[in-house]
Amino acid sequence: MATAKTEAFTQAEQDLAAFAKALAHPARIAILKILAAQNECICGKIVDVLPLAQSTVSQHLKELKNAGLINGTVDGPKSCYCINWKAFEKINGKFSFLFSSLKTQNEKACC
Amino acid sequence: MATAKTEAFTQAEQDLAAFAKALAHPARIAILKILAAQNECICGKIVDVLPLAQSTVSQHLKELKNAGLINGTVDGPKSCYCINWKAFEKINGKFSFLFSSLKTQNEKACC
DNA sequence: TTGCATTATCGTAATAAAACGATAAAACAA
DNA sequence: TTGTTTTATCGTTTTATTACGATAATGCAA
Repeated sequence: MATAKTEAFTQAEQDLAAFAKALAHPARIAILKILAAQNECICGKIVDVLPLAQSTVSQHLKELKNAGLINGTVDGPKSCYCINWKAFEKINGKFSFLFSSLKTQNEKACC
Repeated sequence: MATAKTEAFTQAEQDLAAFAKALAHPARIAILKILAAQNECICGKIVDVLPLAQSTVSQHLKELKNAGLINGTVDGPKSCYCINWKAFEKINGKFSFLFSSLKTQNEKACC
């Protein structure tokens, strides 16, 4: 089978993996940077900056939204996106926790 | 086409995406935890803990190794793995930098 | 040498992801 | 009303990922 055996792992492991998956494409990281570089929501203009088709960008935005990393609202014929800071902080905390928990071990490089 | 247009993005974005991809599966996060929880390299025993076939675990280990997150050496009939702390730190730093650079913006939630 | 234990690799199958074009929907302008 | 702009969705194709069993390779034990 090809379906990931997610059910066999802890919820924390699944959450981290899902978050990592949302970041696992340079286009989505670029989108987050673009959104963060603005003080306000961005309505349009995202497609113009990226070297991807409009439908592809829309797809990436949808994935970021599904992962909870960004918010999106409809503003007339346009759509506005901005970073969901609250969710981002929460999930960033989990990440930092993983790193720190890994790091607290003695860093013996034995191979 | 289905190939990711990685060449269209910055090296930093690609690096982060590649790192995120390595973490984008609960099994690989679980493996990192297992490795970090030990003081020494782990020779064997990884397969026993995970609910996956031996070949699948070997595949995940290979991906972590390719991403530079772990080291692996052959020890007789067994293989020994441990976390590559140096690479991990470096890449973790990049991640933290992304987070902090995102966070330095004012966190206006406008949508 | 022969067998055993361990791990990597190969082959294969099923699902997911990435990308695009075409089309639909929605709100505004003329 | 009709057209324009903007974005989402659908359908499709290509590639990547996940998973497993089977097999190969490796070094040790008997």
